[in-house]
Amino acid sequence: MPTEAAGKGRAPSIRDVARVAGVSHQTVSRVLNEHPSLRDSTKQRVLEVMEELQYRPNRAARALVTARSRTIGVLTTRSDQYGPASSIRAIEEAAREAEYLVLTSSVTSTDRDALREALAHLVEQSVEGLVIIAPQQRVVEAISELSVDIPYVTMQSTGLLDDTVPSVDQIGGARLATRHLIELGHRDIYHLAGPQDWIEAEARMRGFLDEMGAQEVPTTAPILGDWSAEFGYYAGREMLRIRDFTAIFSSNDQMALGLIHAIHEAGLNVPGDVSVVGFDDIPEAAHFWPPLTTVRQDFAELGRRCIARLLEGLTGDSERYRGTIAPELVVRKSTAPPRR
Amino acid sequence: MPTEAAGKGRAPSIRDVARVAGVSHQTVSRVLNEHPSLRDSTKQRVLEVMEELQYRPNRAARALVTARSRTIGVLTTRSDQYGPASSIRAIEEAAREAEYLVLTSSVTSTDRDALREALAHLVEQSVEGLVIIAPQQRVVEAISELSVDIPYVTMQSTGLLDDTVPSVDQIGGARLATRHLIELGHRDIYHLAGPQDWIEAEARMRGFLDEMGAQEVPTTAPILGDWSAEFGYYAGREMLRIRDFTAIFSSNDQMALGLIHAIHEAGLNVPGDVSVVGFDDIPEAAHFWPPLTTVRQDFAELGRRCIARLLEGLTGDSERYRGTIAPELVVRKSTAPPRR
DNA sequence: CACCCGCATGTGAACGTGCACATGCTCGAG
DNA sequence: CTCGAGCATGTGCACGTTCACATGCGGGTG
Repeated sequence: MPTEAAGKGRAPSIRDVARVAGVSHQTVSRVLNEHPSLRDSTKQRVLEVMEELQYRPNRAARALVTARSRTIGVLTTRSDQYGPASSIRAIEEAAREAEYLVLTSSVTSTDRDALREALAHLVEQSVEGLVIIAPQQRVVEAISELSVDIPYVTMQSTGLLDDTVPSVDQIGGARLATRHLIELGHRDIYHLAGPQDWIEAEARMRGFLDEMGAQEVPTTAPILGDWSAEFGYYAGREMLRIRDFTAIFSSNDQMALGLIHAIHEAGLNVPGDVSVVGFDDIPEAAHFWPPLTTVRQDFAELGRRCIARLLEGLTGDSERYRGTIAPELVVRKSTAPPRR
Repeated sequence: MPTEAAGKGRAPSIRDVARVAGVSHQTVSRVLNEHPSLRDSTKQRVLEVMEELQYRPNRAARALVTARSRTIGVLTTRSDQYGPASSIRAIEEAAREAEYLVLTSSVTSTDRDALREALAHLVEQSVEGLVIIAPQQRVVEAISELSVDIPYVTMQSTGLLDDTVPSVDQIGGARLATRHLIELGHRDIYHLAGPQDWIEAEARMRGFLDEMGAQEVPTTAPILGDWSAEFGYYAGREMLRIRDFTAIFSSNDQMALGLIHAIHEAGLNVPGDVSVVGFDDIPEAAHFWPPLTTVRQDFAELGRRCIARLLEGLTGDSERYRGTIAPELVVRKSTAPPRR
């Protein structure tokens, strides 16, 4: 005499469902995978039994037999900052919609070993694809070093190399910011750039230099920062010892905040004495003092597109998200014509 | 005649390793699980073959047979903000160390349905434990509603309910901030609180009220905010229409930033006319203008302890992280004695 | 020398799912 | 009436790992 529902601690499987519904386990599997040739009544019955038994498909078993993990890895540094964090959130959402899982691996330092280790960790979880939010150059090196052959998408692209890769037009955004300063009448403009192995930082610097060149404004070498407000502050203090400029374009909002701090501390006024433009438009930027003129980029959209792009490559669909995402100049109170 | 290494596209399995090493698959498994009774020479040989074949254990197969996913879920709102984001990072790190995976599910809105859905998503991935960074009350409701029986740890606890749960002493921190203002001579102090269903927010409000009561300073009802700088700004504008206060204690740094913005905009001075204290000590706080006096809490440590606590429950070990994490008052320039 | 114990290793069966193939049934064309 | 096509479903195995149990072997004890 067979006991009804065995339930020996394990969760119900498709076989349990099949037994109760009076069908074969394969039929249950077909219901799960939405196989076309299934009688409606059968399908309904199976679904009811699933509900009744509180059946949940076993991801591990499925991954085992299909040899696909349906998991995407995100390799990130600075995941505690607004940009990366909001991209990650969007990535998660988009992935969930496509029934993919997201595994993030954050790394504190960006040295080669740390990146390699984080990457190895993701690879060991057999992720099917990779999104990189980190100094691209080094990570790409690490990928080839580990000789893993996983499709990846990087989040810091210029929008130049390959227009099939989703990207914000960083160069264009930087030119927007720079042009804004020039149009206000500034001629002595500094650029506080990000770390040079971030493609993002390089693109913004390039945009700055391009625009300065196009408008025939002479410029000095950009200062290389590390994205932090702390750095912006100390860089600002140094710069103010000479003070041969009337405006600064900072590669992100945090460094701009540090700059403004240094300027205020020196008894100067923003934008009266020095105009400052940032990049990113973090939610706080509107409430800096003065509210920051900056370039807004849509991190969430970027995250969504990255996933779309990655999944497209994974599944072979060719529904492309072409073209770059246009950033937008948000003029607030930290910029004004130079006093003179 | 058996072909040497089959390699039909699939990654090598323990059986492949076993064949090459001339042992049984079980012996390979024992190497993986560090079984005590293994001859050293055997172990070495197996390890060499693993290296040679680039063998990677298959997580899915393991999860299938052990019925354990070794995965922890994090349910979070506002994952793009500094506090949650840095906790998540620490959680990931700690989990990785314990060979656990972290799945985060961020949710934009905090209504019941969204939380329920995000929770269901995590449950479907068969997470073994849960860390909650969200309005606790509602999530707990959702958990019982879904009748899932998963151990969980919440990140916003007061440190009062149960001292086995890791937590920052929010009440103590709030009292520190409040006492600082009182000691400076302020008597008309407002509190801008967080959303009331965040235990964190409630605890800080409680700390504020407790301290005010203990020092016999009369107080008015706190204002309930939503954590955002935007809210702080508009709340500030409203408050300044009456202006019957000389200091404000904000429940987080972002709202404090908005407040300062409103105060500056009204032509007033911080801390000259109004002193402001924040909470969290986000990295930007030191570079606000004026640099913000705030209460620092160690989000990373909190994340680590949460995982320790969760794993302890999962594995039955009893190595406890007792006691609360003490927050620290960081006095900068946004507070001063009242002008009078 | 017979016995048993413990170490090092092997054997076979699960785990829950999907795939390839097989089966029976219905329906319409010739 | 026969036959093949296609639909709805079933059967058995494979995926990579661990678990329970079996096996052989060396050595200490009586």
